[in-house]
Amino acid sequence: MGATKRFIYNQSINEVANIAKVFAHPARVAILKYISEQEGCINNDLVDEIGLSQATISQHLSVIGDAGLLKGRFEGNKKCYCINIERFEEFQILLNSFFIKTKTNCC
Amino acid sequence: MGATKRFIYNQSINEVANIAKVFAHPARVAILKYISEQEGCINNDLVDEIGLSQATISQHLSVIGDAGLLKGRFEGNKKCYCINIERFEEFQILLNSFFIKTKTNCC
DNA sequence: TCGTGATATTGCAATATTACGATGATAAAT
DNA sequence: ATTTATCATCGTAATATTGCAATATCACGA
Repeated sequence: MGATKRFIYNQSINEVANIAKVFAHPARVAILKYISEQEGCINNDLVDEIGLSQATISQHLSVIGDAGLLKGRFEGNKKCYCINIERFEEFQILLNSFFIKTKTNCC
Repeated sequence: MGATKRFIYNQSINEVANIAKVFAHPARVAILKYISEQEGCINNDLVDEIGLSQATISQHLSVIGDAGLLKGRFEGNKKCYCINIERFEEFQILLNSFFIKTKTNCC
């Protein structure tokens, strides 16, 4: 026991849960917000800005990145992040359609 | 270490994360979906329907309920659940405005 | 009252997540 | 060449979440 039994749910349910999981930690919400507010490139100002260690920020960034929400490229030794808007909108639409459908069917 | 440092984030960021957390487990997504599809009252068909133990379903229901998303009342010994649409819409709006704001500010 | 069915709670084991220091890799600057 | 800055990864400790069996509670019917 202890592990989520993903296999008992259908794909669309797991999809909603996986999307939500990205936003289910305040550090990741803060990171996305901060990146979205910057002009062009940002590097690890995030560490100062948010107040977690560099390793921890990097970990959260990779969770967000694994979900496909980031475009990152190196400029010299600095990494520049940008939100992958197409994917981000996909997330928005998927979540929102879950909300709409649930609301519509409801008693 | 190991615990989320909620206190370093502002209220609106924690709010988004807390909302997302409710939907961040497929069982809870499945429960909400199922409840929304039923006419009027449901009882623990959820156990058969989803395939987790009664204890586990009950736990997930209380997570959803603590977030204010359920209206539940007993009819005899059976509990009837209904989604609290007002709260549910609040969630939808809060999440969606995070998406919109992030998208708008983005590079 | 007793038994039964429905739900909630408790206690615990398994697993996942969060956080950080240390280390490694790479690129610029000295 | 050496140092410095930036970022990723590894190892590990602390904490949280998930899931279930066992138990408790409560409502109903016999």
